[in-house]
Amino acid sequence: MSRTLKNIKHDDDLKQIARFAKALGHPTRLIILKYLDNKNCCFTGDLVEVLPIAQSTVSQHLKELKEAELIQGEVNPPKIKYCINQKNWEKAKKIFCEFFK
Amino acid sequence: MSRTLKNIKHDDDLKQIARFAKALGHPTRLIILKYLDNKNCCFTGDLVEVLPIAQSTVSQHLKELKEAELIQGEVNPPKIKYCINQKNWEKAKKIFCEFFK
DNA sequence: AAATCTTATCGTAAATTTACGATAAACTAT
DNA sequence: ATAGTTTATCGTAAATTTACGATAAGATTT
Repeated sequence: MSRTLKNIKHDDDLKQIARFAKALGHPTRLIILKYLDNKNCCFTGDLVEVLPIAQSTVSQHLKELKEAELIQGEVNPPKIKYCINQKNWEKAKKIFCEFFK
Repeated sequence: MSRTLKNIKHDDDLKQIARFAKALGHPTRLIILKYLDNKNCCFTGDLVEVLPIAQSTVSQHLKELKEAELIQGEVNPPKIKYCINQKNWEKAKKIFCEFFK
């Protein structure tokens, strides 16, 4: 594959898009993001009440969204308050729109 | 989870977004889509030349993009000409922009 | 100190994904 | 007919994902 400096930068972009897209690639995670977007913030338990899956599975999906940096968790013992990571949310929006041109 | 008619429709949307996002969730597939977008159309062999992975793996990625209906293949023996599925490409664009609001 | 609450993590199983080489299928050219 | 070209599919292995129940960790309340 051709490897100009331009292409390498482009590759990095594509990797970032793929990383975001992968995180968005499960219905449950989209529901979580929509929920967070509506309610602004919520606790894990709020999602567990609303989703038809086990608590541990919800926690796992939250972890993936956190690792993709699309959400962030703030410790508020014994609860953890999750919110959308606005900075990266905007970045995702931008990067996707750009990708689709 | 609450299940009004509205929510069920919404769920379908989310499933469709997840389906598209999953297909976009690998750098190689993004490169393929970008390539197709630039060149309009191409043969499998063109991609194999350009990508640092085996022919069978390229074919597998093409299959996934085809199954997500983001591309389509037209037999042109013994080659197969791939193009972006414009209808669904537009749908993806729309659906993603809507999701990000 | 003990019980309770909330959520992450562990262990595990099943399914899916990613990658490869080898082979088959389908058509063209010699 | 034979050889060559192109690309899908098969078989397989390793890694990752998805889901669950059980348990641990961390803090509060009793």
